[in-house]
Amino acid sequence: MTAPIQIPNLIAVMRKAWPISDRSLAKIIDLLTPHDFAKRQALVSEGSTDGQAYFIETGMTRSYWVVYGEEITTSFSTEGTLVFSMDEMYYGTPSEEYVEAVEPVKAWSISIDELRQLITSDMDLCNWWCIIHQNEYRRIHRSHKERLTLPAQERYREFARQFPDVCRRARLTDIASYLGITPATLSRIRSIK
Amino acid sequence: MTAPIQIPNLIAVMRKAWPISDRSLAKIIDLLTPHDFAKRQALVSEGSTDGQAYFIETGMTRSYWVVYGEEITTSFSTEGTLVFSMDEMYYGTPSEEYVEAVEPVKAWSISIDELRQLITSDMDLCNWWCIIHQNEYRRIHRSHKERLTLPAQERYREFARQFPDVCRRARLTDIASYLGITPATLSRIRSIK
DNA sequence: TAATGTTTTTGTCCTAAATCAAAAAAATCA
DNA sequence: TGATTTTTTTGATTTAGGACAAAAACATTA
Repeated sequence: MTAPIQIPNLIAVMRKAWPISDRSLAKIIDLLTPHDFAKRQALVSEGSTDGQAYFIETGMTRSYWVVYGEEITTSFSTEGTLVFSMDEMYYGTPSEEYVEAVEPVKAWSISIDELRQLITSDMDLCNWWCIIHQNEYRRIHRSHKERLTLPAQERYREFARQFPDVCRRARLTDIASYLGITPATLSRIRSIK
Repeated sequence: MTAPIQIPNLIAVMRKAWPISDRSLAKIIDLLTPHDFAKRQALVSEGSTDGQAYFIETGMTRSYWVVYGEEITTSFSTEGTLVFSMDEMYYGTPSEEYVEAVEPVKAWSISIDELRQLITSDMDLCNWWCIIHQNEYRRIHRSHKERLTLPAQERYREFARQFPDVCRRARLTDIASYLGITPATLSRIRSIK
């Protein structure tokens, strides 16, 4: 079962981060395999070491840890994002962070080994990779700041303001765990006004 | 006033992250200027747009935000670390995060513009840069997790375990703000056992 | 469309950590 | 070295958000 590949979409998103040459881009495109995931299906699950990274074409995923049986959402990824396990990518260890589809997802996979190989040898792709990191770093840095300075209610407001789309599409429970509050509290926050 | 440059130290630290060739390394070394900072002196202060990055040779710095008049420490940097403003480096905007010496510091500066230029054009340095980011990203990701899952006391213990050296050298107040708790609470935590 | 499972809402009570305040200890400096 | 400032400790009180529990709303599937 293959999704119709709309490579142009992907290219636009990648080039927004860094002006990658056609030649460099082709190196990645050539290695992509299309995938479909049903809602709730895992892209990266416990013990999975198949080492794939995924470009999301449609749908949304969430990445999460499981700590003492509790799921903690660390990020939501929508159209145009690259999702992969940091553990696998950087340290070659099995992923402690899992990823599942929150909606039906169409994505392209690429092997992490191949991706790493490309990034370390191609100037354009290396730079592109740096940018992706910068953005992720910034997101997490900011969310860190908000957690330290804002009470639950304003953290939610800020989240809703920054990611209105995700806020609409994600489950209350997942948003709550992302913000570090209980579903009950988030529900009360939402009900006020 | 110039510190005696002990480049070998710096080289070792940089090469630990990525096997940089002599040629690539020289490009950076050539651009370094030695600096001394007194305790409490600012490396990056409000409104500073001189756009310098600093390699710490000796001493320790802390990076922090000021939110509603409160200082929030975001990281401590010791020997071998590169300190710079994300805002200046990535977005060319004045830094919202400030850096001060917590101990007397010897450091080398390099202009952020020049550094950026090197990183985007030299394969080795680009890769090295990626690694630095990966490590920072990981630190922040982990600290994020701990804040969500651990109570104040265990967060402190984890911090003390991961950064025993920093824990000894930094002020209680700064550690408290890094962990997102009040100095009073941290003092109580420390006094237990 | 009934039946079952999942998510969200609402209620009550409770606790970890904040706030405020002031004393004690440590560091800095003249 | 004593005087002054800064940091840490300790105490009393308050509070935001957690824990637990059960009902209501919503989805999913047969």
